[in-house]
Amino acid sequence: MTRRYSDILIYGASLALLLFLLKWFEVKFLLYSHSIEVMIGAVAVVFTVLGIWLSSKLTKPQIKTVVVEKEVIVEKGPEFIFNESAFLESGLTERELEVLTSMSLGLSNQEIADKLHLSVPTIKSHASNLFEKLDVKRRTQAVERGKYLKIIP
Amino acid sequence: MTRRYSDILIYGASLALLLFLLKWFEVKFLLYSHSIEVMIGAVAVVFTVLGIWLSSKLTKPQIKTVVVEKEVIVEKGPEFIFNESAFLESGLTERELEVLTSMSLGLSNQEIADKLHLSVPTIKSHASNLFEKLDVKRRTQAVERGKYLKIIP
DNA sequence: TCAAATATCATACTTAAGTAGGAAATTATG
DNA sequence: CATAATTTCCTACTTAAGTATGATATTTGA
Repeated sequence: MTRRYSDILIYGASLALLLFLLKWFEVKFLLYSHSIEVMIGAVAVVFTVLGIWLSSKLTKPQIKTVVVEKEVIVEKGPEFIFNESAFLESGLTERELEVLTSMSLGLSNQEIADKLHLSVPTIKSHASNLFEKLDVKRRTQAVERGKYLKIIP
Repeated sequence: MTRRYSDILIYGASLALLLFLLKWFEVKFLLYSHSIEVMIGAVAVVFTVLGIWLSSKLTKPQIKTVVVEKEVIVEKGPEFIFNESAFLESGLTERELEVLTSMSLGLSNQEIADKLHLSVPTIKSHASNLFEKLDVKRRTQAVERGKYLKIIP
């Protein structure tokens, strides 16, 4: 904004200077040759250029590209969504899933038995069955598989 | 682009017309008053306005506000970011972390030993040490702990 | 209702996991 | 360079995990 005012001042000063020069030319040169047309033509050209220059200076700040970058960050939380179809496909029973879930918590067979009010052999039985259904050999693998299938958190 | 050329043509025509008019004024009016300064001033003003008009016409297509709405959807997936400080705090060694990582894959001690080209007793030794450091009793618990601490994927 | 699936528990066994204690080699680190 | 930490491996042992087989009760679906 301040530049615009300064430009106008420069333009005004240039105009004044040019008028002064023209006055001098008028007396010293033009009067002898009487070529007023040439004089007027020169003035026209000079002031056209000046006008273009002023205009460009005044309008330049308007020639700007406004780039609005809207960044929307969608946070895909690691929330657990039970995969019903994977559970059905696995062929696991509800009890087996309970045992598997307890296994994923790091519980021992004894602790799982206590938790579910069952005996250790029962847990072992469920464990063996679910291992075969998940096609794994160890409980750690079963937990990995269960998490991969999204049937346990 | 075509508009610019037509504008220049209009400007040229206007310039010719004005010069013609000026010539007429020069003979009919100016010679009597002898006010060449006024004449030149008028020409200056007219051509300045013309210059500004031309410039504005030429630059108008550039006065365009381009609003680019960039919608960046950053999917914050469940990607694993190793927690350096948690690893340091745990006091685990590099080897122990390797063993823990292999455990999380569901590998047995024998398989880990084969993978790392070590003996089973060595793996057991590392296992016992890392269990104590992580304050757990079983490998399944260790894996849980490791994932919680974000030192394994 | 009756067979099939599920769930429970048991015994006996094998294998893997984990503990304890020690020893030797390697690698950092002051 | 010497000490501490790490890594490696061992033997011997205990405990937990997992397998196999079978029995009994319950539930479920045709």
